[in-house]
Amino acid sequence: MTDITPLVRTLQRRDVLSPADITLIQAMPLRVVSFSADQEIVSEGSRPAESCAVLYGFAARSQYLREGQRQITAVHVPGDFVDLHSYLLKKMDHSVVSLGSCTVGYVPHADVRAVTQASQHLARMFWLLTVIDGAIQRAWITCLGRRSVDQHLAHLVCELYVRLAAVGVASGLTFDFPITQQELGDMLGLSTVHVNRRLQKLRGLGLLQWQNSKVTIVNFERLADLAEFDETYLSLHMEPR
Amino acid sequence: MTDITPLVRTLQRRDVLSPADITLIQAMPLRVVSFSADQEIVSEGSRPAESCAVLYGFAARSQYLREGQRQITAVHVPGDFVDLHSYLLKKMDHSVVSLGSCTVGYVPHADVRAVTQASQHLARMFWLLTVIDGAIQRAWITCLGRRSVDQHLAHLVCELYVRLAAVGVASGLTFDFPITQQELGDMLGLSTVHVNRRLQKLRGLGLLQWQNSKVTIVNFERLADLAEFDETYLSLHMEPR
DNA sequence: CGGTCTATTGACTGGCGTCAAGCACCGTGG
DNA sequence: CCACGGTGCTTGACGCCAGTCAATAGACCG
Repeated sequence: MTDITPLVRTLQRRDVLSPADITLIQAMPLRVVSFSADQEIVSEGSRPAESCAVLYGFAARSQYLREGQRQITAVHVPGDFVDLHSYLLKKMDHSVVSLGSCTVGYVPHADVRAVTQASQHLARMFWLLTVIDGAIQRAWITCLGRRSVDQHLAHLVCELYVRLAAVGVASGLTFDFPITQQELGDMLGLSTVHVNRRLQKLRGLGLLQWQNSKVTIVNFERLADLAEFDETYLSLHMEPR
Repeated sequence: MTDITPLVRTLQRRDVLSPADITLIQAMPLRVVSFSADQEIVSEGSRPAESCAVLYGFAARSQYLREGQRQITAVHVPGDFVDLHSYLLKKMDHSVVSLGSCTVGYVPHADVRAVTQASQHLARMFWLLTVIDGAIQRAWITCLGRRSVDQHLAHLVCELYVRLAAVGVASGLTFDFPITQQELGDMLGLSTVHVNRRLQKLRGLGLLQWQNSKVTIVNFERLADLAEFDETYLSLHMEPR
């Protein structure tokens, strides 16, 4: 996947785009770059002149503490305009890194601006994408603060599945998720050892399988019930915006 | 405080506003409502036709789980356009509640739209506000996932102090923060009992005082160092946006 | 003065981190 | 072909941090 199609699809899940708007997006110049696992896509502290969107694979936002500890604050799937933030924030408060091999497209800020000036609707749609990011982050905060580890893990799997299915990157109830248990710990705020034990528990309960970077949900209903997962916050419905 | 001045000040901390832009903001119709402690300002699941901004006091975003557990995912101070999100998200994924007594101004979505259509710059500034919210939420995720409880508490106090000072609602190193230890626990993802013990520890270390809803930072440098607090993510600097 | 809400304290339990060792898989090179 | 090292997964032992339960104290209020 080396063009902007995934982003168009992501937008079209939330509202109808006019042909003119689609053309505007497709006309954005795209610097396509592929990364292998665990590479830096955008650096914390930098002042990027471009924003990037995920075209293939997974990216994550990552923050680091003094003692080398790391927290992953978001995971991004194909079609996510990950780094739209830097267009307005100017200076990065976090890094964007690859999870497994990942292809992204960089768009100059000047072109982001041109598109938003050419189309009020696309301006709102880009804004919407960052606001949905915020909703996902709120869900993560609640997971970290008040859900049990089992619920948190289940919630993460449900969320990823629904987001991937929405952009057509899931087959049945299975999806690829090429990350290590250490990275999973950095998402959940847990040690690697504990991630391992909890994964075994969920597997043991017959809720999911997780082998060779492939996640399979055995019973979505039960998993969602355990997680108290409600997909409303993903705004995956058509609505005039 | 019953007019939109705090919001203007918040914006002006990030970029220069033209006189025309200031007039546009001040012309927005404002339905001012005051709340006592712990009232619902916007309800989870609702579809608001207005967005609200905090004019006086504190508001919080709040999510609830089945067993009655609650997580506060954000705290908002005067000048924050809290619920700009609902303009694009349409359906609330969380509630907005008052922390202590609080005055907010509701602005119809139609007027938000009118302002953003009248001024490209204000459109970007409003967008910026939601993106800064996202940056704060990322910091909270990292606090919850990877900071110790002491660091988390210290980080929260540093963040609140800097945000309040930025809008001129702090006197010296002291600020009002009218919340219970239970609410504090709902921010930090902790039990009330544990919040109490940790507060005592920070007081004992001579880093801060917290009495009768008044927080005083004894030594900001040491507190910030403990918390690994870096205010970059608050975007409190002038920059053309 | 009793009633309610909040802060505080103690005792006990359990979840999660740390340390350490062993195992499985894979690509490399002798 | 097999030895080897690297990386990631798995398991056990042990200790501490934080939750729960319960009781007390203090503050505010009708």
